[in-house]
Amino acid sequence: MIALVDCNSFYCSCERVFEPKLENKPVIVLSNNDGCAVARTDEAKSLGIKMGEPYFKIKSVCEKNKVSVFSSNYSLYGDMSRRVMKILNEYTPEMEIYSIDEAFLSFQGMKNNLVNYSYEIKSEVKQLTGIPVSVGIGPTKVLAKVANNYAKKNKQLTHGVFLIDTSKNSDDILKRFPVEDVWGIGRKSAEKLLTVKIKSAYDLKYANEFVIQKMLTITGRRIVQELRGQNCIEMELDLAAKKQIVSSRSFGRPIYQKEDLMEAIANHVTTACEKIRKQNCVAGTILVFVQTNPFKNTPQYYNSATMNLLSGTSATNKMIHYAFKCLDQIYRINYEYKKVGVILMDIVPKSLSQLDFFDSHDSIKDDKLMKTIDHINQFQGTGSVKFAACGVVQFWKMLSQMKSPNYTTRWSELLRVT
DNA sequence: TCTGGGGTCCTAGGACCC
DNA sequence: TCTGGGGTCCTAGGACCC
Repeated sequence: MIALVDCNSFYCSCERVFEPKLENKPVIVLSNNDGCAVARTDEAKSLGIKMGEPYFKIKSVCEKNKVSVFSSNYSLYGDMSRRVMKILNEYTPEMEIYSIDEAFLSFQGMKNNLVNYSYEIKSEVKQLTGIPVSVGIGPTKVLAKVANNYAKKNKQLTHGVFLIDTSKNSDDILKRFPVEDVWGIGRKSAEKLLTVKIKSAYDLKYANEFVIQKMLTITGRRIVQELRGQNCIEMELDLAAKKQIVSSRSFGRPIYQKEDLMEAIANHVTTACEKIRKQNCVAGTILVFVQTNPFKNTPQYYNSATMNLLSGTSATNKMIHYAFKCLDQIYRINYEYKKVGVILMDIVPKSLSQLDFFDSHDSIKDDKLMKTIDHINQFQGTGSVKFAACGVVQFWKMLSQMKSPNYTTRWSELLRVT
C-alpha cells in the first residue's frame, strides 16, 4: 500500500503556526507580486474565494469578512516543508517528496494497521511542526490520491485519514468521485470524457482502456489501470536532478528600459545558476524571454531567444553574458514589459559535460570564483555578494506588501514571546 | 491600479538516414 | 497507369501537476 500525506492549506497553516489566533479564522496566501490567492483555509473557501482568483477581485470580500491576507513567504514554507518531510521519513524507508506539501510513503510489507499508523503520523507531524495533514492510503498512487481527497473533504467522518482498496465498498466512493478530480485528469480530458458519458472515477475505472488510450494517450490508460489497483506510476525515491531550471518573475510596475530588463535577467541567471550548481550540473542551452502584460489593453509583445552553448556551463558570469546576447535579439523599444525570465536547458552532470577546445567551458578560475561566491552567500545570506549587473536599487522588484517574518530562517526575525 | 511560478510527460510532424 | 520500407532524432505544442 501507498500513503499520500498532504498538508492542509499548507501555506496558510505555516502562517497559523506562528499566529495561533488565526486558528478557525479565514486566511489566504497570495502568489508572487500579491497577484492571486494560491492557498485558502476552509473558512476562506466557504466565503467563495476560489483558487487562483486575482486579489484585486476579492479584496472587498476579504476586508468585509476580516480575512487575514499574506504575501507568500517561500523561505518560511520551504523550511516548514523540510521539517514535515523529515518526520515523515521516519515512518517509512521509502518515500517520494512529490511537492512542497505532499509526499508518497511506501507502506509495502508493513503488517501494522495502516489506518492507525497514519493517525500516529498525523498527530506527530502536528505536534512537532504545528502543521495539520491528511493521509490517503491506497494500493496505487492514483487511489491514494483519491483517498486523500476524500479524507480532506470529509474531515468529520474520517478525521483526516482514509484507506481505499479494490473492494466493492470502495467503488461506492469512486461513484461519487468526479472524474475531473482524479489525479491526472484535467479540464480538457474531463471534457472529452464527458462526450462518452464518463463522469465519475467509477465510470473511468470500468471504461475500455483502449478507448481511453485513444482519447487521452497512454497517460489516460495508466490512470484507468491505477484505479483498478494495478501499479503503473512508479514511486520516485531519489531526488531526480532537474531537466530544466526556470527563473522568471513579473515586475511590480511596468518596465520600458532595456537596462532594467538586463538587471532583472542578470538576477534570474544568478538564481538559475545557483540552482544548477547545487545539483552539480551544467546547462548546454539558455533561453531568455520577455513579455508584456496580456491582461492590459496595450500593444502586446512576446518573444524568446535561445542560445546553444558550445560547451555546458554553470558559471554565472558566463551565463549573464550569453543571456544579454539573447536579450539583444528580442528587445524592442516602446513596449511596456511585465515579465522576463531565463530557462536553462540541456542539463547534464558537470562530470559528463563536453569540454571545448577554445576554453569557453568553465575554467578552473570560474569554478573557484563560483565556489567562493556560493560559500559566502550560504553563510552570510543570499545575495551578500553578486555581480554588479544585478543592480543595487532593483526598483523593478515585485510587490510583497503583506509578508510575514522569516520566523525560522533569520535570527533577527525570530518570534518574540513577551 | 490590480491576474504567479516552476515543473514533467506525451505526441505529431518534419527532417533526415539507408 | 505508375514512385518502398524502415528507422531515428528533434521540436513545438498540448496537457497536466503543485
